[in-house]
Amino acid sequence: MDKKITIYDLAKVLNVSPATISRALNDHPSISFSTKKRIVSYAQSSGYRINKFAANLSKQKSNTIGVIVPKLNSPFMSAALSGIEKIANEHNYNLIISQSLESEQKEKLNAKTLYDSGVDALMVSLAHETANYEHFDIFREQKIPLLFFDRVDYLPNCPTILIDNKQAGFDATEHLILQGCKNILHVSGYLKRNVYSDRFNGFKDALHKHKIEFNPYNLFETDLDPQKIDFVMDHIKNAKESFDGIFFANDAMAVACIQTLLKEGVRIPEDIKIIGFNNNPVSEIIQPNLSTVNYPGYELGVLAGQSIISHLKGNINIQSAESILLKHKLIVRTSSLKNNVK
Amino acid sequence: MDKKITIYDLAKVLNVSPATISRALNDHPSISFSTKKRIVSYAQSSGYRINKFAANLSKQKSNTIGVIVPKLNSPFMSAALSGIEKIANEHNYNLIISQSLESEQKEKLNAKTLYDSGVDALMVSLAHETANYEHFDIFREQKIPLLFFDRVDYLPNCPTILIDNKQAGFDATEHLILQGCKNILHVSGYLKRNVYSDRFNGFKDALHKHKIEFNPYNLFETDLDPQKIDFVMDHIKNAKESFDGIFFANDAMAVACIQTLLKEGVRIPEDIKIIGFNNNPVSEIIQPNLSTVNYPGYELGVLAGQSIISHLKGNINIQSAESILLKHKLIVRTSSLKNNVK
DNA sequence: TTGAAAGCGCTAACAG
DNA sequence: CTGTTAGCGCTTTCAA
Repeated sequence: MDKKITIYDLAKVLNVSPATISRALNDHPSISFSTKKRIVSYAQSSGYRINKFAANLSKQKSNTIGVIVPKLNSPFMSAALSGIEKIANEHNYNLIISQSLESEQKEKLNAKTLYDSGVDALMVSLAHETANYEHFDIFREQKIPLLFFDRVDYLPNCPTILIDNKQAGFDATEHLILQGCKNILHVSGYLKRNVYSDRFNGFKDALHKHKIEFNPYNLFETDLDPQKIDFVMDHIKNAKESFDGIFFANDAMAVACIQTLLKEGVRIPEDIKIIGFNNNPVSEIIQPNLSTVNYPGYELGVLAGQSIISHLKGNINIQSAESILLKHKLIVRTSSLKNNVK
Repeated sequence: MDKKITIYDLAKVLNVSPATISRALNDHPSISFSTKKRIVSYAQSSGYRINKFAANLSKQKSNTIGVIVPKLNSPFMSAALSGIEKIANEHNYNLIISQSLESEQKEKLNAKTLYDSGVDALMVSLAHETANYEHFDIFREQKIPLLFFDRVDYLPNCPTILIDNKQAGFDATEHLILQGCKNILHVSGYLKRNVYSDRFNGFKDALHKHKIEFNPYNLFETDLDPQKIDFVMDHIKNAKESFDGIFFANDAMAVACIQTLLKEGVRIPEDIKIIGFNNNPVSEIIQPNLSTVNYPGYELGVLAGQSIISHLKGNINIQSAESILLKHKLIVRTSSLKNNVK
């Protein structure tokens, strides 16, 4: 049991051709039930294991899906990956996961590697930096399904899966307005990325609808790293008119801000009302509980996985790029409430 | 540029043999600098991409590392995976990640799939359930490096990477004792798993050292799912002598408990002192801040990655299984303090 | 330094 | 229903 067993070994012992072995093991219809059974059971007992290198080479497919994410250790992303993995696993696909670490160059490199590795499909959530998409051309030329999730862009024939960030941004902002805020700051991520520009546009729309003027200082673009909360604080302190509401593009930043503000004696929500984004677990823990927008990461992963696998199995017409919008949900907690009921 | 280019195509154009192409592309020493350069540059410009299926088949290796984790969406695990991915990526290894979802059966299936996929090494963090290890035999027979991290067991010649859970459990417990606790409850995970039994043993040792009697009701075994906090609460309420300290095997559970206790008017740390485990981000957010033990997930991932890659590159003698113990650190915050300074 | 040729193990078209 | 026969594209031994 030391050297590896091949279908030729099985063929010799069972007195059939390697082709028959292969067919039996792959449950090919044109093999008689009895030989199939004989072969499968002997293969099992002998400890035979398929060599996927050979099978892949011959079939030119790998049953593998590649994934590129900016960073796999965030609550949102790990939930999404968990959903993707679950679906892939159920359909016997392997998942190769790689991180771009928000670098365009790394994203390109990872894309190349995954291409070379012969992934049957690629799922991408874009890095902050990424500005051009040539590294995906090769996939599209070879008709390898390509899907974007969360941080997306709209390339021809590439499905996208995400929430309606603009509407969500609108909802969050309007909520603050309805709670009485007149001078709202939006702390955004890099506006190059759809998710952040959409949220920002929703923000502006809400202001506009309620006839609140938008000034440049109502927007603060960041990399959303909570370590750098001081920049945000500076912006808040240096405001000509002090803000009475802040809409953060993610919860981590909002939480960091709440903690700093509280330390400085600012009352939340009395002095400043705050809403975040993502429904990160910490939003339910912090005092006051953080209002936020729920972004269903796990469900998104599941849907993304199902979508790509449908493509691979040919159930969906690959030409017709579909975009799936998941439902977001405004979650109102204490941090943004007008009449704070303790 | 539609059909894929092979080394034969390159060979024809450049008037050399496929073997030479292969060698040049792999930077083989016995190829003259000039032809190497000529070949590499033409390969680049022609858009040639290696077919790894063929290369893998020929070399019988894949430059791929398999990983099985119980669940990829926990702060600890996603941090560890992030570290593993970083190292793997830097060394041009792909990472196939799969989840056992705490099921032994799924773990077995995943192990089989990863074996069939020809991973060059396997890294595992065991499922709660897993009781036997036959599914790893095939890796050991084939001399495929196998490494356990965090949730480990000690198989011959299998390196393990984790913290000293027993010592950590001891430290956490002794801390509570030094803060004046006399009747401490330990809320544990499944004691079958090393990490939990070790923490429990540390717990008992600390009690013993300080001459505190251990009774069965001082231990409560759970699956650490914070949704099921009610079972813990019942145990707390039904105690003959009420507990004055609780040591949780993870922070998520501790946080859920704190929230419930506070709602019921129990004061923390005055009435009950609490310490958790993992240094989950929420531990710094909850009021009172949760004392805990830092378990460096990212660093663990990095080390695990480096270790396995050293093995693969032959820098380490595979026979000599090494075990790496990372440093843990007791983090004392408000939830366990005797003289609570607000 | 390069080339010829034999695999690596499986699949699939074609034939029977 | 089963066998024969070519590949799949790259690596590597052996020879030149």
